Amino acid sequence: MTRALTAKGAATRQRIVAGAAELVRTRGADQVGLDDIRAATATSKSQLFHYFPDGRAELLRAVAAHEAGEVLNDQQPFLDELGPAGTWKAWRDAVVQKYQEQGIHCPLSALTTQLGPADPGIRVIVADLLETWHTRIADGIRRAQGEGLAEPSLEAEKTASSILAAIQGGVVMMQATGNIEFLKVPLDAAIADVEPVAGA
Amino acid sequence: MTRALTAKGAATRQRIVAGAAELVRTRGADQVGLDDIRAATATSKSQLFHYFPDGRAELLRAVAAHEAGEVLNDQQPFLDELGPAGTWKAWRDAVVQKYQEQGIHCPLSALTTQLGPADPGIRVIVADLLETWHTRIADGIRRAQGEGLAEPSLEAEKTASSILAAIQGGVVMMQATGNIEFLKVPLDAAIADVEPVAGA
DNA sequence: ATCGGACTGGACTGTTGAGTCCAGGCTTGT
DNA sequence: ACAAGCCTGGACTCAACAGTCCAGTCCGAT
Repeated sequence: MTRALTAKGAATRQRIVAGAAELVRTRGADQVGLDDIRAATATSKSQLFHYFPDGRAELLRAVAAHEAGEVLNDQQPFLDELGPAGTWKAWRDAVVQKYQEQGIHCPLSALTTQLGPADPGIRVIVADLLETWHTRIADGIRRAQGEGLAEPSLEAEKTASSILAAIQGGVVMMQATGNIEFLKVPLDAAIADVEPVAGA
Repeated sequence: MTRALTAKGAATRQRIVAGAAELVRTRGADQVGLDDIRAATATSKSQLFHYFPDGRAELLRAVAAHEAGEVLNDQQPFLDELGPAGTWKAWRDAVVQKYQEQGIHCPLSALTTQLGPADPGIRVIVADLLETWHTRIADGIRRAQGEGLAEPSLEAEKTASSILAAIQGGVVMMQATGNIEFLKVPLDAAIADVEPVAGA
């Protein structure tokens, strides 16, 4: 990374990334040009290239990293608690509500499918996110097992994969159909083994 | 649609769509220009606009429709059989193998996430596909119930949603991580209620 | 055979958008 | 105070690419 970054510079850089992320989220990566970002963040072309010498590609990688961080940040409090009865339901509700608010706009699928294939760097960021996310869920499952709230025979890693896939798949289907049930139903089914509370 | 289409014309049009679909699948929609399609299909600019007067957008809609048809075509034989013991496993294996071969390239997620947000016409195509797919799976679940191979209390529609979400989510995660286990495991878990055979 | 219309080739236009450049303003350490 | 160098503005270049245009060729019906 570039060293020598004053407080002002860091703030500007941050403003650019946040603004660009917002645009990418709502419009899709290929619908966002440097001029759009420039306008939305009250910056100039030279600033964009000052902070991201490799241009658009580097900026989008920063956006991906930013969005990946946000995904975990949003869920952090819930993920840490996962285990005891009720915590899974609370987390589920938070996830559902989040995507309901965002509507069509998913920071991840936008980046994965749009830029992932073309940019290995972004794929790595997404893969890291998924791995971390997966680990947190698996940890929660083990805690549930420790408290006798889930079958000891349950394989934490595999169950975590199912839960995570239910979310990813549910979001994809929700984006295409506009129906949030396609997220709720699979997610409820996936967590049924650790939180036997059906949500209608 | 354009009327008056001779056999030759129809063949050319078909060649364009198939060639464009191939490119979109492998490179991603935003990485495919009309000139690429022109070169790959041995056609000229004027032919593209002759068959798709609305240009790139119309051509991509045709590609989306084509790909959606392919997804169902590939699975048609398996979907029709779903119900009896062993049919779910066979279908699962076909799906897994298909995506293993395709690797990163999923015709659907490419179109949904890349073009869906910008083009409502494409979202409709994808939504229709998902609905049809969902219905076929639900039908299979009801047949399994009819033969006493699945719990009568199982809600076919909801279970079908879970299975479909497992596929969609599994594919997304596989694309990001390159690990096909993220498709196999959730899908096996999702069909466990109708085909209690674990695949490792 | 010949006329209308489907079909094709390829040059041309106009725009969009990434990346460059340089001149000047502002911060920071000494 | 005063350099060194971080920071900013905005005009400029250049390539890529969607879409246009027209001069044709080929096919089918009469």
